[in-house]
Amino acid sequence: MERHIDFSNLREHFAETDYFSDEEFEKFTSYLTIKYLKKKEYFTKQGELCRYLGFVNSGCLRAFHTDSRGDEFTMYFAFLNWWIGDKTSFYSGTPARFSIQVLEDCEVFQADKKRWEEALDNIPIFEKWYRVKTRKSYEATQQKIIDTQTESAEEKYVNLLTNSPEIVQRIPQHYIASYLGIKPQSLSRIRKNIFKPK
Amino acid sequence: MERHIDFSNLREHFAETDYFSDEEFEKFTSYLTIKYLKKKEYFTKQGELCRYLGFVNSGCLRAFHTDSRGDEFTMYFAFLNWWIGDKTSFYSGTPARFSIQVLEDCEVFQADKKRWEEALDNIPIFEKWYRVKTRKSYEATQQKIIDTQTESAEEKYVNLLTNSPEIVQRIPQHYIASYLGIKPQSLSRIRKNIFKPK
DNA sequence: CTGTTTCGTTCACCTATGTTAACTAATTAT
DNA sequence: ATAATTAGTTAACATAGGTGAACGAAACAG
Repeated sequence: MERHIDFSNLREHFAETDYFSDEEFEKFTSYLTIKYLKKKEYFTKQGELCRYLGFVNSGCLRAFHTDSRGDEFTMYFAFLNWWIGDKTSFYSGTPARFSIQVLEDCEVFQADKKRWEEALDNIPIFEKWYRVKTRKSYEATQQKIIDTQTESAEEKYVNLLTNSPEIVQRIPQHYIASYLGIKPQSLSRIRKNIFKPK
Repeated sequence: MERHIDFSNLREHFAETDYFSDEEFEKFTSYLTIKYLKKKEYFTKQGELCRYLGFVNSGCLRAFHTDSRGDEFTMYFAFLNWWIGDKTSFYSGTPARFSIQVLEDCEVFQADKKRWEEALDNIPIFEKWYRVKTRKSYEATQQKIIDTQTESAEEKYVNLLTNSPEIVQRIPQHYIASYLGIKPQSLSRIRKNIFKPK
């Protein structure tokens, strides 16, 4: 049924760091299913089990935590070539600590835990890739803690403008505010400062 | 020379999650050296290469980032059974993003990159342990980002009192303030609120 | 195409934390 | 033991970001 899926983005994504033979790559894709998600749908819902890890082949999503006051904090935006899911929930079977919601209609390649682990067991190059990926995610998250603590909201926004123009261009401002850890009104105020300084 | 090191803490630490045979455990310890560090000395210095990963067998340390204004932010305190080091620097050879300084005289079991990777290659159970460890570190760091963003300084301190009494008891307050992301004066104010509320 | 919802902006006011500085208590070095 | 340093507290004032409300502009749904 789902023959002829175009896995070229994923192919290139792996090629950036590792050499997968055609056989290894095809073996890996055989563990994946494709999922189409419309704007506002959820890939993962906070509080529920996260059954899948996924690769974003098109569209975009945001991962956000809703706290006890009902305020949302956006942890990341996921575009082409991003991996999504709450690994803690996926591996430990605990409730997901955040939701992942579609901002632009998506194609996602996904695998459930059984298949993901089969792939890890049966494709050593994938296992190796994943090990390094996990380490880099850890490092990036640690860096994010440093940035979160040492930068003002205005600095964070200015850095976003230069380092992540794709976010600024594609993502509505109130989500960007939530990504920066501030309210939309505060982001408006900051933008006013930046763009009309005198 | 360094015969008869007592590795029992490390032995129990591994036993919490994995079964290491005596042979496997002894093989692992053969990759380690012991390092004694006095108060105020550094295990890792921000900006320099982090050459070792280490296991804290006694004493305690703090890992902290110093930002461009000279302000310090404490990322974690490490007590008995904690692993320390900046993995990003250790693996990538980049300058360490934070320092790790001794708060109470320490014994640390450590390995440099060559030995660490030999141990990973030669002791599958250690490799397995480490893989899970890395994942859990990632998960904990992600949770810390959520907490950082969604809790006020007072909430963070109250949580510390109940969840990490060891930190509150052993660590000087100005370091705790830096761990919470606030100034010592602000922590004093918060403590006054909490302890003499009326 | 039109009514309705969502988004972004602005404003006045509020609150948590930062800043500077002074003072005391505790710790460390001589 | 004493001097010097470091740690913790308090207070007055400053500032970044939050809150609630109002309004026009976009986006969306029927």
